[in-house]
Order: sequence, then C-alpha cells, then structure tokens
Amino acid sequence: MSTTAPELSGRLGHLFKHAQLRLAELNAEALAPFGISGRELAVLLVLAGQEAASQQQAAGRLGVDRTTMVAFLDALEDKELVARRPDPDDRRRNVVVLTAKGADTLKRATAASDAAERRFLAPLAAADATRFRAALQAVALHDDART
Amino acid sequence: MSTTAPELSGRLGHLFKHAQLRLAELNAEALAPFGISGRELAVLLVLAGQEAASQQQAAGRLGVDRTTMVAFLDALEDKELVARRPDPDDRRRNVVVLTAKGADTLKRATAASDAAERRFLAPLAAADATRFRAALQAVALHDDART
DNA sequence: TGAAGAACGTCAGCTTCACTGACATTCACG
DNA sequence: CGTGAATGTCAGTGAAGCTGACGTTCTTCA
Repeated sequence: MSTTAPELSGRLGHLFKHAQLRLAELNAEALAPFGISGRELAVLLVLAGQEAASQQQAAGRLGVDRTTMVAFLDALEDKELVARRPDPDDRRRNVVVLTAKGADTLKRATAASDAAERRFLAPLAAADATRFRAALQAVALHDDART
Repeated sequence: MSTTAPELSGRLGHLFKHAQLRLAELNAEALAPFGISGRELAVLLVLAGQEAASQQQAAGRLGVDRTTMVAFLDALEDKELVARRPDPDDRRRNVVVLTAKGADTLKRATAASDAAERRFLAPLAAADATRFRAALQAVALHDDART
C-alpha cells in the first residue's frame, strides 16, 4: 500500500474511502475477540436502545432493509446474543431482545470499539477530534429526508 | 429514510457510512451528464497526473488492484476517453493515455465534482469545511504503511 | 361476518465492488 | 538459450445489500 497520488488526496471521495477503510480495520480488529462485526455491534446497539423492538423497527432504526436484518439476526441468534420471540400482541411480528450474553457482549464490545475510534482519531488533537465528529454529523445527517 | 437512532449517531462508523453515501449521491448526480462514475473520474485524474503510465502504475496510484484497473480501462476505452497503446520499450505493458475527449471530459467533470463537494460541505462554515478536509486527510493517510 | 388489502418475516435471485488464482506473453538475468 | 519475474487478462469468489415473490397474520369496512 504505497498508493494515493497527490491528484487524489484532495478529493473527498478518495479520502472518505481510505478513512472508512482504516476505521473498519481498526474496528474489526477490536471486535474480533467478541466474534462480531461492526455491523452486528450496531444491531446490538439498536436493540439495546429500546425494549422489545420488532425486526422491522430495528431495521428502520439501523437504516437497513428488513431483508438485511433477517441475515443479521440469524447470525446473532446463532451466537446466542439475541433471541427472537413471537410478539403475543401481533403474531406477524418477532420481538427481538438481547440475551444476557448479548448484553454483556454489547457492553464490552462497545468499549473495545470506542477504543478503536480513539485510535482512529489519534492523529488529531482532542479539540480537532471533537470538531471532526461534529462536522461529520452535520454533513451526514444533513438532508437525508430528500425523497 | 427516517432512520438513524440516537444510539448510532455517535458511532463513527455509522456517520461515515451515511456521509459517504450522501457524497456518492451528489457526485453521481454531478457526473451523470458526462457518463462517468466517480471512480472513473479518479482514474482519469490519475492518468492526467503523469504522462504515459502503465496500467499497473495507474492502479498503484489509485490504490486499487490491477485486475480492477482492467475493468475501469475497458469502460473508459469504450467511451473513448482513454487509449491503451503497447509500450514500445516494454511490450508487456500498455501505456494508457487520455484522449482529447478524455482530457476535455476530465476538466469539465472535475469542475462538476468540485461543485458537488461544495454542496456536500455546505452545512459547514467555510473555516470548518477546511478543517474537516484537513482532519480527514490526517486520519485517512495516517498509517497506511502498516503491513 | 367475511373478504380485501396491508404489514411482517422469509427466501431466492440479482447487482456492485473488488479481490484471488490461473494463464499467456514478454522481459531480464545468468 | 532457459528459468524466473512482471504485466495484462479472465474466470471465479466473497461480501454487502437490494428487489420481488410468497405465506402468514392482522385490520378494516361493508
């Protein structure tokens, strides 16, 4: 990986690609001991955020398709981190909850992922890192309600 | 696209994903009139950066695999934006150069992409946008020479 | 009450992106 | 020359995520 010609280092797209790649690597590394991916951690986070969500609600919160959520939950259920139970009030739905193991994994994996983020931001001074986060939020959340 | 639970808006990974998605959309929109993708523009940029590059050199500069470069060049050659010519000094190599049409497209597409970047950064004040770029560069280029 | 329509979860198939592995050609070096 | 490396090419693979179709269940309205 020598790479990255000067013509490209000014392009936002290129910078984003490499930044995300690096973050993904750090994250995967940090999460490996827990046997979960960054996306699976995100699912756990969403499920922990509110009690008793249906699969589709969880998918909506994560911003992924419901069919994608099926695969995530299949994997997490295999690892016994979440459990699907039919919703007694609406038998079309599955209520998805964290297991005890899931809650524990979530807690420790989140800490590991936080550490990865800190390593990712290490090249920046503390104040710059804070500003960076804020700016990223501003451009990311800006106008998602377009269509 | 309601989306994006509060549990996730603090996660860098999630923010990156959505920021990149938005940038990609703006870019694709801006580039559509030229019939090229953001990646193809990047290839053109790299080729314009130095005269007479082999495919593999170009791939190295772009940070992609040489097999990936084949597909890019196939597409760009179909559009008559680049030309492959056997290198007289080393007949294993193809020298890849911009055509006149390619150079023209590059110039205009770059301007359009710049405008897209400006729109992407619009939520930020000018000074913040500059800092954001710098920070992104710092974290992206940080330590790619790991392995 | 019962029939039509919508919501939910699931599955198969497709698309995109980029990689690995294998191959032929060409070069370089002894 | 002849062996080994570099180059371009192609087929196959894997991840990620989507669309479309299907069966089940709920809702609503006549």
